[in-house]
Amino acid sequence: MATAEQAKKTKRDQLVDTAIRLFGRHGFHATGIDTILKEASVAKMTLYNNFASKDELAVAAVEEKSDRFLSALRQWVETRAESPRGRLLALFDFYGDWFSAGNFAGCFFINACAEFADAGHDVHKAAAAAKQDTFAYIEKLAGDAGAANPHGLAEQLMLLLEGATAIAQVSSAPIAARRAKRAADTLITGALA
Amino acid sequence: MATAEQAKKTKRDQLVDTAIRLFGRHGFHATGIDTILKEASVAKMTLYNNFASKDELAVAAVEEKSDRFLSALRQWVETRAESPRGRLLALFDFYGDWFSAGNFAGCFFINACAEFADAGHDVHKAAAAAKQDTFAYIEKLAGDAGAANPHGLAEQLMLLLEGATAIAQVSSAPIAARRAKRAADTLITGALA
DNA sequence: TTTCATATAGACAGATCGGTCTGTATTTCA
DNA sequence: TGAAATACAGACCGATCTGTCTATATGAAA
Repeated sequence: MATAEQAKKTKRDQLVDTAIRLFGRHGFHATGIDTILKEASVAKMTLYNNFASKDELAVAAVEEKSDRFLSALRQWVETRAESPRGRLLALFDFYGDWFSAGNFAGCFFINACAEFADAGHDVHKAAAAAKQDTFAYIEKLAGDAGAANPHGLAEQLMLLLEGATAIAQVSSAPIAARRAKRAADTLITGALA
Repeated sequence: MATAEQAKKTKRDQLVDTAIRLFGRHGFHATGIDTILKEASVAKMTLYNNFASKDELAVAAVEEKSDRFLSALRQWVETRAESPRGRLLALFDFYGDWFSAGNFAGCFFINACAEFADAGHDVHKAAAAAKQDTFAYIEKLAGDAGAANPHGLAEQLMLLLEGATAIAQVSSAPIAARRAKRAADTLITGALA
């Protein structure tokens, strides 16, 4: 057991953990297999015993990241806000917190689709599925809040959240989350009227 | 002169044209120098006589793309709408048209920032400058429309435009532009009240 | 203790990368 | 026409890429 944080984790887990971190920080094509192996303290053959290729590791990283992101989002929202409307607004606080983290480098899933532009590529599809999961959660919150059209409200809030993420990434402006939250407040009011 | 479309274009222009196309479609790291040279019908030494490195070509591509994008956006908006409010809404039609083009692969500038995550990198900075130019134009339109706070309204509209771009890219959903336009209508009404 | 799956380090292959260099051909313009 | 700048094709360099292979070591279960 090399380090405490690797306790109880399989080699596969170590690879996916490291892949999420490095792919997220530097991109997919810019991150070589050897770098991942070194940082994960895993031998090359162990990687290829668990995954058929680098791309397959990338798919696993996207899927795992999706689970973690949604899980963190739910936990944040459901522990910080009680009212349905408050929970919709809490989404934006979660994003603001994320943007302000030192290692923020844009949305993992958007970036994945940028590097794997072909919509038929497995990585792209996994990223699209991740977005769909987030959308479904927001739609549920919108329904809880009593929106006449939960789907439509969720779409509008997604637009703001995605836009804030892009602006925060390009312009190093975490404040985008607050601006989005204000716009969301207006839209939510309209949708619940 | 090899082809008609290359008429009057310098070798440098041909390189930048091709770089915009290939970087935009496949990404920066996934596009090799040799591919660009082949498609541009330019020799390797000619590239390195015009640019110090591949990164410098990428910067030039981002800058040129920025000029073209903003120019196309202005032309669209100013020929399709007369009223200031109509022009703000026409922004979303331009984006919708762009999303529906066969070669849409997300925002060139967002993608550039994804691959060059370091905010201090020249490519990242050029992409951020491009976004700033677009923002300034929207802010001007917002002012023309009589918004009490043109900066604030422009920020809200940018959030929607960026969000629509991200959603269109990930989910292959050009319809996102229409959803964004509806949300924009609500926000514009609020901002002009 | 023997066995068997798993993990190790690292050499290796074949391809591709960005970038340099040479020598020749073409274009431009005085 | 002649000189200077520009562009050419493509060999070449060292580095890096993904992926394969070998041979050894470890650890758990029988």
